[in-house]
Amino acid sequence: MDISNHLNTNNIKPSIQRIKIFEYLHENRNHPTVDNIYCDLSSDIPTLSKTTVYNTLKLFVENGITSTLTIEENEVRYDAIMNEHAHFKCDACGIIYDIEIGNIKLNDNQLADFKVDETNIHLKGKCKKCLTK
Amino acid sequence: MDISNHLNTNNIKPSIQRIKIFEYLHENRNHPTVDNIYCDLSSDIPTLSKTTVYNTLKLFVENGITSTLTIEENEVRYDAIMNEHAHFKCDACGIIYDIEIGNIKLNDNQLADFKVDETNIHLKGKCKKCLTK
DNA sequence: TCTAACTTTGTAATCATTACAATTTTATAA
DNA sequence: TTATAAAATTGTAATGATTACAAAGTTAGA
Repeated sequence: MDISNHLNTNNIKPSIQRIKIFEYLHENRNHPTVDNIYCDLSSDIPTLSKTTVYNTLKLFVENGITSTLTIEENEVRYDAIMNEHAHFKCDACGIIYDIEIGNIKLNDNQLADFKVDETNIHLKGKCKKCLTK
Repeated sequence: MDISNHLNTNNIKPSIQRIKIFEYLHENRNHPTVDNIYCDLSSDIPTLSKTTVYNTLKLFVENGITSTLTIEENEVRYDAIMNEHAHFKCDACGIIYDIEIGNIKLNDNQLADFKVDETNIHLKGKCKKCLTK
């Protein structure tokens, strides 16, 4: 994937910071927090500022190449996978899994009155690995 | 509804503060924030502390008579309706609607591996009122 | 090369939430 | 009723994520 090009086509000038942050999101599919991103990239870009991480992620979200998810209150996570999918968080191990939901139907007649632009689904429970322990 | 009794049956001793806060949640189905609750009840209970609101809501959630919803990051809202339902937030007017979802099926085969305890669904878009403006 | 626009950075401010200790209230037993 | 212990409430201070902002650095075009 040519990240520089991907940013350009989405009206984002590709700086080193922006490229590295997007690259990180693209490679680390574990829904990192701002702090995860900042800490992990600091060794790579020693001058990196946390403000830049915030600014950059905000820019990515505004331009539609990143989405946010809030499963636990007061911890926002970021995701560069933009096709619609649900998330499952295991209460035991804390891992957040992506769940494909090709055929979800919320065909309640109430919804006829609404224009739905965004659907967020997150589940909680126990994952297989933790259940068999 | 006998709130005092409802609290008792859920192992919560009914103090004045707890009764008023639950009553508020029960009457105001607009998914209030801590601040909403605190401000609106302050005239009623002049000595009320915001810490008490936090403590009380935490207690309610732990004892299963209130649930939380986080649609916008960094604003937690509370809901005393405990049957499973989705939420729809209108981007234009900000109102959060309850959506009944009796027959939701997330029957993706991936989910076979998980034990789902909690399902959170929130939608965003425009409501009918705002669409017709 | 010069200049203007844009980015990044660090610090300070903000705001929701939590910790904690002191005070008040409630429940129980003498 | 009174004394006492446990529980609840309160206010203030601390925490931690996020944002505001101004200064410094970088980029692109004339």
